Amino acid sequence: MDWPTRVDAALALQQALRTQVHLCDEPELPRTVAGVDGGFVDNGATVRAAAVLLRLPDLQPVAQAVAYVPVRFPYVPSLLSFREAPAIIAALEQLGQRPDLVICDGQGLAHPRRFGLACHLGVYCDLPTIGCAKTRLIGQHEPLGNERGACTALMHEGEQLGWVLRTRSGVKPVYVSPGHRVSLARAANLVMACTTRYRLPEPTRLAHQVASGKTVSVPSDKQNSQ
DNA sequence: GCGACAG
DNA sequence: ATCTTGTCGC
Repeated sequence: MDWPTRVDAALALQQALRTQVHLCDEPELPRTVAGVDGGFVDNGATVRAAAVLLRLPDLQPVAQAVAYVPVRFPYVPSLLSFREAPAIIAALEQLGQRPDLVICDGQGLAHPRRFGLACHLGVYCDLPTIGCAKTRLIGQHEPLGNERGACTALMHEGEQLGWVLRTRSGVKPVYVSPGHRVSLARAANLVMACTTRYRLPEPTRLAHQVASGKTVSVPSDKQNSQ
């Protein structure tokens, strides 16, 4: 499959693929989780995507991969997938094994057309995915408690699209929404299960470091790159 | 027409 | 996203 270069084609593709999203949980709990994220190099001309695989429930990193792909789409709010997904997919393919779950740095269902980056990656790769964004794209919500674990529904046009989740006491919350093959209810629980002492869950926190050019130590150093 | 707007 | 160190506070 190739990726659209124009906004109108991208919008049409989201409308077509949104029908493929399935929001039901897998029968088995995930035993591995991959965090993915994209960074930029070459003055923004190239996406450097990272995928870090962790074992559950201990969250130990077991593998990592990096991929470089030329940028082919401008940054347009709600069309982030077309900028980062190609590179993220390449990184996931080089991981050596398919993760049981993928956590993305961006929205899933909490998107104008209900098809954020996490949904796109999930449908494309046919993998369970969750979106965990640092800021809001759409939706409203009630104030939430100040303690770790506090959570409130993210609503939009009368329907719940995700959760606003406080992963650390006294720190800005994250915006969690299911991407594919994960239920709204379990999405927040899985993100909490992947979070330790930082605001972001370990999978995306580590993927962000790798995508930003930093180093992450993986015990059995089986990393790949391209 | 005026804001809002994942990374 | 990205340019960037130390510092204040729980």
